[in-house]
Amino acid sequence: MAKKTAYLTTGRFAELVGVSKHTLFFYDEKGLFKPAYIKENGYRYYSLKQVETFSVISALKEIGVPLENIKEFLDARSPERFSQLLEKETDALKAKIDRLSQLQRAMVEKKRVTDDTLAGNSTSYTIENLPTRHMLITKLENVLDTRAYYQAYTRHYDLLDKKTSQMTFLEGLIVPIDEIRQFKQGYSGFLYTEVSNQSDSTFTLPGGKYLTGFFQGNDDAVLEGYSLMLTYAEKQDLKLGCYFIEDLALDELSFKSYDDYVYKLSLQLQ
Amino acid sequence: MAKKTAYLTTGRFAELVGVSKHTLFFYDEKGLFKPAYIKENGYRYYSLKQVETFSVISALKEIGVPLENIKEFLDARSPERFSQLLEKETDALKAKIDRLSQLQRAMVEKKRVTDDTLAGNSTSYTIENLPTRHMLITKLENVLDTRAYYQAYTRHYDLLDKKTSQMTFLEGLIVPIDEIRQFKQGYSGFLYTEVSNQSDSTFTLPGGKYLTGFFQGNDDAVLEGYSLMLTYAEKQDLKLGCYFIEDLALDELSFKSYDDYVYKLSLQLQ
DNA sequence: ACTAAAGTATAGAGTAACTCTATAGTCAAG
DNA sequence: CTTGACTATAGAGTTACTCTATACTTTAGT
Repeated sequence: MAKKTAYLTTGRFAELVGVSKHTLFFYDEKGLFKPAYIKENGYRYYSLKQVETFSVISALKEIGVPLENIKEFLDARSPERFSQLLEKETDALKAKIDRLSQLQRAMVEKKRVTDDTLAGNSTSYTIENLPTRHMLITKLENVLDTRAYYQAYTRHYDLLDKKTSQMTFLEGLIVPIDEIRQFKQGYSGFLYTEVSNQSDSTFTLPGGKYLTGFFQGNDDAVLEGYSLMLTYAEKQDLKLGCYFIEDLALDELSFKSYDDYVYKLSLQLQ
Repeated sequence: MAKKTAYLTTGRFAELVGVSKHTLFFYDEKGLFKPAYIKENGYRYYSLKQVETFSVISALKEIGVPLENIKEFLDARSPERFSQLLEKETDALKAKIDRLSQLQRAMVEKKRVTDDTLAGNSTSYTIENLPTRHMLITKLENVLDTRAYYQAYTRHYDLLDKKTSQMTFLEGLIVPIDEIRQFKQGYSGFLYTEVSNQSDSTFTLPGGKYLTGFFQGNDDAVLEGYSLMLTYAEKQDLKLGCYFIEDLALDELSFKSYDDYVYKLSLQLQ
């Protein structure tokens, strides 16, 4: 009654489970997964029963468990240990999936910004209706002071690390309009990183109408942009809100030179 | 107006972005990511502006884009190409997340079966209410014939490959009760793999009451199990349905020896 | 101003989980 | 009985690093 004990050669088994012959040689050598039977001439023969075992090994590997760990488990396997392993690894897998989903959202958002910039760059100013956003912010005393900028930046990153492991490529500067009006040697503002969920440590930027414009060039071009937009808004008799938002819309990922960078300024309206 | 151009040493930049110094050396060497400035003594200095660039490179790497490909993109970067890259890679990432989610479901299911078996193994027969299931099935002429088994098995795998890329560790045998009753040299049945969604090529196993029992040992023990359960059911005057379901509940992942394997038999009731 | 600790550099070896190549033995079909 | 398709082993190459050794530089404290 030798049920289910048909033997397969290395090549055939490899094909069936979707790996290369070499992988099976390698697993055999490592003591991770051995053929059911080895002929006198050294030929390996695998049984059909081994397919499911291999599938699980393969799945564990695919979700990132090192072969070494899989081997350790197999060397001391038991139903209880197997259950524990599955529990531990499904938890780890959940964390991994969450992380990848976060990256996915960040990438979709980055693409949206890039596409919007390509579409809107050539036109002049437009008025957009922006949604309410929640952000982690860090005070920056003087945007034009290198050292202050660096310190604020590192503080901001520390904050991000502590508050959230959320991935985001979306970050920029919030500048009170009065800071631009009273500009002398510099101006203060806030570094911001948008986060999806509100908390007591987040700042809420109200949604509503914003005057937006794109400015290409270095930092000086952006500084000029602030003034140009203010002048334009006043000419048009627009009622202003409190903040300017400065976002880097096209950066080193789109251009090699800093002088090609495109910044988006959004001026809050009432 | 040297805004945002604070320089960081290799170690500090590495710490800020969460990688090792060596990784930055390596990326520099590969031409993938270079410091903004190199001093005469060879010391590397990175600018804060490079943090976001690095984050994106890092994210692309994390989702599985080879550094080689990232470099190729960077060497010919443009806003349009960047947008295309993001589109392509978010699609690939979506597929990856789907695949991992599938593995996750399969692992949770495998754990459930393992735990259930540990809990139920010691008890005698129980009557369970099982849900309706959809499955892909392949006819197997004689379960006890090695060659037939092998052929059905490979056909079944081919079918799975074509019909679905769904990952599952759940598979077993469906055997018509009459085949067991009329057992002579062997019996026929169907290999099955459970799938989540119904289609015109799936078989639907009706839910309802099933008499279930666990049998530990080799194939002979299982064969005996079939008879034992039939006898038991008849003694209890249970009205039988059409099928036996044979599942391998604890396998090579739980035990080293084939003789410890635990099989679960489920006898359909009316 | 000097020294010790901490940081920076390069070169090269080691790692995981393979893939790929070369060389040689084996088997199955016509 | 030959030919082509398979099997085996050994060893080099790959990716994206990590780790070690050795030497130079900067910085913080005395």
